[in-house]
Amino acid sequence: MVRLSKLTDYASVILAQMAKKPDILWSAGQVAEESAIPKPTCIKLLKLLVRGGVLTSMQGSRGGYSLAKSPSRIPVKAIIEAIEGSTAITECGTDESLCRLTDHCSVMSRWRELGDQVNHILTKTTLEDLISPRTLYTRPDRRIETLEVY
Amino acid sequence: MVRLSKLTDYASVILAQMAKKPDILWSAGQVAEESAIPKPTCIKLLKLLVRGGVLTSMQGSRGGYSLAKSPSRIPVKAIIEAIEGSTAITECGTDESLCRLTDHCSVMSRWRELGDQVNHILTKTTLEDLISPRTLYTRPDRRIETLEVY
DNA sequence: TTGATATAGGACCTAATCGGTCCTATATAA
DNA sequence: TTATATAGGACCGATTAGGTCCTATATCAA
Repeated sequence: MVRLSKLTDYASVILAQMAKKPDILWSAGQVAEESAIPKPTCIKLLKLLVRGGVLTSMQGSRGGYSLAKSPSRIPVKAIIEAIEGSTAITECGTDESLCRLTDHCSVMSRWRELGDQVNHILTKTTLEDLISPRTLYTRPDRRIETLEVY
Repeated sequence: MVRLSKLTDYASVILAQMAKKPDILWSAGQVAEESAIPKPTCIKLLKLLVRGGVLTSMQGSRGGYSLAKSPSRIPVKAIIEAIEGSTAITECGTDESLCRLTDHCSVMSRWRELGDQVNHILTKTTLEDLISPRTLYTRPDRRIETLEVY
């Protein structure tokens, strides 16, 4: 928990690379070469990112990939979910035998609230933040002032 | 990522159960019965929680387990780490070949900052919050007002 | 029209991790 | 001394992650 998979890490490197030249169409080979990530893995990641709406693609000769939106409009959450699937903190409901306990359910709803807080951070932070030379802490606009229900 | 393992989930149920009667020494069998978690798994979790400093134990006849501290002094982070190990967001350093890219390293430090923010939440939230009937959102003292470097 | 060059979408394999069980050693109290 | 409890492993099966490869399809250029 609270650990990025290696593939998500790779994906962020790829996206950071692509954000440098937002106007060109990147071929998978180009991306692989400049990011130093093995080409087959790179191809897989690019496909996942397209399916997740983070990238757009064009098939055929002279085809390639490019960012679907500007970096500031791509939340980190979208990147993680494109690669790893849902970021829900619990897989509640899989083991019904436990849910008979009122205790359990109370705990679960608290965990879910905690997950909401984490998701809040992952939604507020964007690809733009990831590639910025400034730290998240020094950006007043990125600080989370107060967490509310949302 | 950002998903509790089943075992951590179980552990929180166990701890919530034990917090109800903080003054008694719980045997593994007792805990298993009242939490509806299979005894062998329960025993494993109790041992991990002892090793993580969340519980204390007493061996021998009439031995058992009890909370090492009051619930308000047991951060959720301690529970998660006792069961799953470190909550560091990245396993940076395992693949040095990528770290030659300055880009990569910039991205990694941003991820780490993001991980810090998540850890901040996990440290602020305690077992007491998990077992409280009130939601995290309605507790002003639990709100995160501003995230700073720490 | 054809061929070269791309992505699309799978199947597939291996290695690591997770969830779960069991066994032996040790400590304590009656 | 014996019953009862935890300590600390080893161990295994199932799931997931990481990584590779193959075939189909779309596009452009000659």
